[in-house]
Amino acid sequence: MTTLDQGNATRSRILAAARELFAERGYAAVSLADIAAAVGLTKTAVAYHFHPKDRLATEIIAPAADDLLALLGSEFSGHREFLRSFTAFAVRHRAVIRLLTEDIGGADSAPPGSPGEAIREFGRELFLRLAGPDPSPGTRVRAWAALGAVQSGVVKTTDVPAEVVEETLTAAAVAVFES
Amino acid sequence: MTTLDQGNATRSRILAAARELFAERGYAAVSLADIAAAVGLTKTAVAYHFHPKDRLATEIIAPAADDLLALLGSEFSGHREFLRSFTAFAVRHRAVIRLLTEDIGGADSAPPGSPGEAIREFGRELFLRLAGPDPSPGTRVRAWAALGAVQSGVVKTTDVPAEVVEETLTAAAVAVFES
DNA sequence: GACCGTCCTGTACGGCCGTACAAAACGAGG
DNA sequence: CCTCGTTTTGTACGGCCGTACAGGACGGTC
Repeated sequence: MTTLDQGNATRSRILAAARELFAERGYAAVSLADIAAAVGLTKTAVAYHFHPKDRLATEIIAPAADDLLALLGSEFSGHREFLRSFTAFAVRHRAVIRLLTEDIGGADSAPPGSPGEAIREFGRELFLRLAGPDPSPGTRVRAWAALGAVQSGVVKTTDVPAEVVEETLTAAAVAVFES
Repeated sequence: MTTLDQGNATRSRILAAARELFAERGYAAVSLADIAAAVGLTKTAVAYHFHPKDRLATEIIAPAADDLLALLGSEFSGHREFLRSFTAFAVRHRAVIRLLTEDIGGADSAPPGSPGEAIREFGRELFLRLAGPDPSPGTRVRAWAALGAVQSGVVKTTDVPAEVVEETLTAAAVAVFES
């Protein structure tokens, strides 16, 4: 194993540990020292690989973010198809869905260029896509409820097989929005 | 206005500002200085009234927590009645529901005696109450989805009249759990 | 064996947090 | 008037955060 491979290996270990910790506690609640302790390094070593800390979130989120952008860029024949795709997306990236939907964008002021800046509006865009323009109050409530149902269902059941979660949540989300 | 009344008045103003800021950004993301700035005081003045910071969360949450404990202590003839009561509770306390359901209990380690310590298990207890003992994977997913739907629907629509939210979300939650 | 880039450590710094404490306003009551 | 408790301020401290920087260990290259 070359030194370069070793570097990539620890990089992966750090990413895996960070992904897990972020999913548990949220982005801001996890320090570099926490991640370092989880992989048996010092926080300086973690900072060496991911500098600044934002880079960790960026790399962890990147695949899911691309997927979400593709989702938002697609056309759907109706809310059922949209919810089906969104649920599939949420299940596919359930390890990081929490970061995408609230954690990072949660704070009020994210520095420009940070991942939070790009992510901030994801939830809002999903809502607009689902609720449509000028939604009625009832539709607004149902849209947020549907999105929340998927997110909560996905985050809290990481030990349930993905197919079960996806199928169940798709039905649930549709049921909410059509209730 | 006596000095004591004045003290209580500023106390209330601090509580109101804190409630608002916590609902927006979450508990950990709001500092005493933020709250102080919102009410035109220094952080030391805020600390004088609420010492330690936990006391702020405790006082803000207390009414909702009592209500929730009553809910958890009640008997219900079925999941519909339970969800109806839970939704009513969530709407009634929608200004602080975010703190109750995730924010404070979200971190992994809360010091013993802190509000987080008491609140930590609220979400889990609600889940157990809804899903029942030994739930199937599908029931687990649906239970979490229903709770998430109510929470999300309540938090994101604070400008919608409470009756509309309550009625809509009750139907939505039931639809999720029966989907 | 000398050189070099990669990987990691140790130390240190500035910033923000919650908190402690002394002192200054300030109105109330003797 | 003068004291007293309440409220607010100013200042300072320790702790944890992310970060910067210098140096050491290690393997690959010539």
